[in-house]
Amino acid sequence: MIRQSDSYNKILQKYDDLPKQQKKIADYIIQHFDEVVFLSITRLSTVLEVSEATIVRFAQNLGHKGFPELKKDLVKYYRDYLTPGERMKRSIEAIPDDPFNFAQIVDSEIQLLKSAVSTIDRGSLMRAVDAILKANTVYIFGNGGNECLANHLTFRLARFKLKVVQQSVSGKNLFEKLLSINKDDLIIDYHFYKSTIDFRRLMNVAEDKGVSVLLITDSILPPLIKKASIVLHAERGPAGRFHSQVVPIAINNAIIDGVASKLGDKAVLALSELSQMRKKFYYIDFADKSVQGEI
Amino acid sequence: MIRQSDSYNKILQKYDDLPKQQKKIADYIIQHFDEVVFLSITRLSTVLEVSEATIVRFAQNLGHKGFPELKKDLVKYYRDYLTPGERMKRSIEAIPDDPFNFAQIVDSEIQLLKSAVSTIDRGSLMRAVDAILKANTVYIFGNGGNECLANHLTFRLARFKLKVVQQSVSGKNLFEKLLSINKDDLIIDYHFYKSTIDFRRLMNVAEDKGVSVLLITDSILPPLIKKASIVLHAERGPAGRFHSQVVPIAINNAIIDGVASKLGDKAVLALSELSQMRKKFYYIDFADKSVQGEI
DNA sequence: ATTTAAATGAAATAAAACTTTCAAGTGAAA
DNA sequence: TTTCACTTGAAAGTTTTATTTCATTTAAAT
Repeated sequence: MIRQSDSYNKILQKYDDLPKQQKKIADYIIQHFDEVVFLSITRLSTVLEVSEATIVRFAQNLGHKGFPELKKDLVKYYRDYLTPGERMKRSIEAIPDDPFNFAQIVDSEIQLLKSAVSTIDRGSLMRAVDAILKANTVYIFGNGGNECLANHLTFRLARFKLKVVQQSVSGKNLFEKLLSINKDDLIIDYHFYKSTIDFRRLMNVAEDKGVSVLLITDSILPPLIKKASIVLHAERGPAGRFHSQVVPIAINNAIIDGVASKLGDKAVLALSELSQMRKKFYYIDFADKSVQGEI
Repeated sequence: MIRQSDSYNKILQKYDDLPKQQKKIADYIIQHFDEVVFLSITRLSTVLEVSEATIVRFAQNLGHKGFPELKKDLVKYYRDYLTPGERMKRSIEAIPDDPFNFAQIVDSEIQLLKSAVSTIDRGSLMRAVDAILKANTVYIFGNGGNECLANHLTFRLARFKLKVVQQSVSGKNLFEKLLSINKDDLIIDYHFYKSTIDFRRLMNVAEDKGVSVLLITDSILPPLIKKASIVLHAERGPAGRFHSQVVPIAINNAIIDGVASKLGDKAVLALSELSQMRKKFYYIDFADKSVQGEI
């Protein structure tokens, strides 16, 4: 986020020589740059639980006359460099067709995401979330390039204390895993492109046992999707360039959000241990309002 | 510039009833919103050539207690609408009744991606790709919520016939894995939020052995990043309640793209070989038509 | 032109934001 | 353990910022 700023470099340069409390100040400024530019020394002191005097000293150690001068410097940088929309536009126009231009990658991901919006309907998403919450155990399948998706969703759902099992196996092993699944469970499968033996085996077993299947796919071929209870379509963009997993990840996020909102307090409770730990560092009291950080 | 802000509407609403000097103030605020949020009443008075008293009255006419309150209001909307993170957060909170609106999720992911553009510079990306190609073996570390990222990159790089090993372990097991790494190798580590014992152990071992480390992180705290050879910053933003992995995935994509472009024909060769193999041994030709697998 | 109500700026006053002082605390070196 | 240099927060002091008062100006209504 912050790179070539004078203030940032100044902090980085002196960082190792700073005493404990002043490191704390440095950390906070670096992490919460865009908050600090609006804070008075009094509020900063309160938030950080560091005396105002020490903050002044910190500013002076960095070569400023005092805190207002430090803040002016931060504001200058903030205003000069941190307007993201414009910067991106400029950087895309600047170097056309450069494989090392991150802005270009991001731009193409954004196009993908935009075009994916219409492929997910509210109803399917809600049914997906309901199915997850209703299920005894959720078995999440995803192989090869989709293992990361299965892993992602498994990890997040497990944080809500749901019973989730990731199954990134294939062939005979898959068959074994399928044995223990029964009709109170839910199968989630990420499957793109076209049918495989494993996929059909999975769908057949699910059908036999009467297990619901939530399928996340970019395919709309009837034989593939017919047997699935719920289908979420994830467009992954034109073939040629390798397929991005950005859209499926966004779908995962939608599912996670939905589950969290349905769980309500229960989700919060499940996350409270983690939240406790992070509260200290992520809660800030800005504009007289407590703002919660990530859970 | 700012549309639906309360402060903006309040000004617009009262505008016609305002006396001359106060119209001048209103004009300036509307036109230079992003400056005013950083100005004291004294400076504003100087810039506008309007007395401080009149500025206070202006604030009071708008229903505020005084100038600081007006400014707080301006800052609030500045942050809500003009910084990507907050704007996104707001859009999620805006319709609390509908957590199943995929468009909203996508919008927030897009905001995140946009704001991430400026965090990755060309040079670091190129050095990252070079390091990967130069390395004997690439060890990719990522635990917990980051395992999916490690998995994603591992899978993709392996497809280019690179020697890649995913290491999603922690504690003592991590230490064992580290033993076999030597200085011709490259360590890639996904590490967010703040330092852990595992992370420090990893960095220390890397330092001792002289192994290069490519760190993908959202932290910019000196102790965390100082030992890394290459750092790619992945801003993950306050994405509602949990951190999205969309930006790190985009970074992975950038790396993969970069590696592919550097490999050139070799990448294509490796992929077509894979596709041949797959056809022969695994993939069933589903729609009576031989189709080459995805890259 | 005169009256009158509202608007304004200069100056006084109040309230913050900020800095310095100083005594106490901390931790490394002797 | 004692010393010493360094760091720290509380509190006092200073500066800056914000508000109110009040005399003057403006301009609309008579």
